[in-house]
Amino acid sequence: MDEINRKIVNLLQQDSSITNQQLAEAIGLSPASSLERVRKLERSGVIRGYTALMDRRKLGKHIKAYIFITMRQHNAQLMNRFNQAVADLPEVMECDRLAGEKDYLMKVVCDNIEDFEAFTRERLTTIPGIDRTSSTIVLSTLVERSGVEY
Amino acid sequence: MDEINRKIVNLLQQDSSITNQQLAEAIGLSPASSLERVRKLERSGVIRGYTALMDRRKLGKHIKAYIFITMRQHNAQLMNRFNQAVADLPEVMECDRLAGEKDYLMKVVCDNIEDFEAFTRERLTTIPGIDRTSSTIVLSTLVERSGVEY
DNA sequence: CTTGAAATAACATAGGT
DNA sequence: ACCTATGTTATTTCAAG
Repeated sequence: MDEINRKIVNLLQQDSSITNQQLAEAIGLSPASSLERVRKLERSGVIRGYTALMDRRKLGKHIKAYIFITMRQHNAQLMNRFNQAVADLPEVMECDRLAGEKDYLMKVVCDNIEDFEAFTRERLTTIPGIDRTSSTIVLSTLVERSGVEY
Repeated sequence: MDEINRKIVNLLQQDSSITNQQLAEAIGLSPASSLERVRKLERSGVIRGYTALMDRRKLGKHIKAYIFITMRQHNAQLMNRFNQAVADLPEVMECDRLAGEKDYLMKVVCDNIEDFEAFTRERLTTIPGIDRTSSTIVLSTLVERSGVEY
């Protein structure tokens, strides 16, 4: 991972639709070498994939919220079941296990507040092992970056 | 936004590196029509852009954390300054204004715990108007989705 | 890593249903 | 809106240095 790969990573995070020729010019290498480096980054798993970023509001997803989750117990079986159940909820964009009092934090996106309420009541809090949840609605987003600076 | 556009949105979120021919086949249209729909989604802002997803650990970013922020006062000037300051912090991946007791929640990524400590002490809590912050380190990630289901 | 060449494939556009 | 057809451009692979 030298300076040229850093540039590749940053440029492809900014805009992965650039042509290999543009990328090659930007990093100061030939198109052949540029492509070889990109392929190597893909094969090594540094680049996990390519995605199109959508405007969630234009897709009708007007509610973004964070939900803290505390488990009743912390045994492996309940945690595994929870893990599985959360992976099957399409509203969950992100779910992290935390170091601290609360066990998990998840970021959720829904069409509207009614759907959000139905989601938490019918599909989230029905997962076995959950003690309590605490939801916070997002009012506005100041920063939303697609990639890390490298 | 018909059923075909839904498919396009979902497919491009899954993998934006597919060729237009593959996309056309998957949605059941000719390559020309497929491309025209994609361009229209781009122009209308439904598709905000294209990005490469990176493995943050392989880029040396080992710490992910959430930080709650409470402001001393809630006047417009302080909020604007905060907004500007946060946008200039590359460690901040996401920052949302919340409805509730805490004012903001930000997701941060750093190389290691020392950098995280330095970040909070030297560059975050020095922003004017912040009353207090509360950090939670992420232990592991259960779900991390790049796009919404549509 | 570079250049250059050749094969393949994608893109953009035009004209027609 | 969609399709087919066409010229242009980009990508990919390979060889040689």
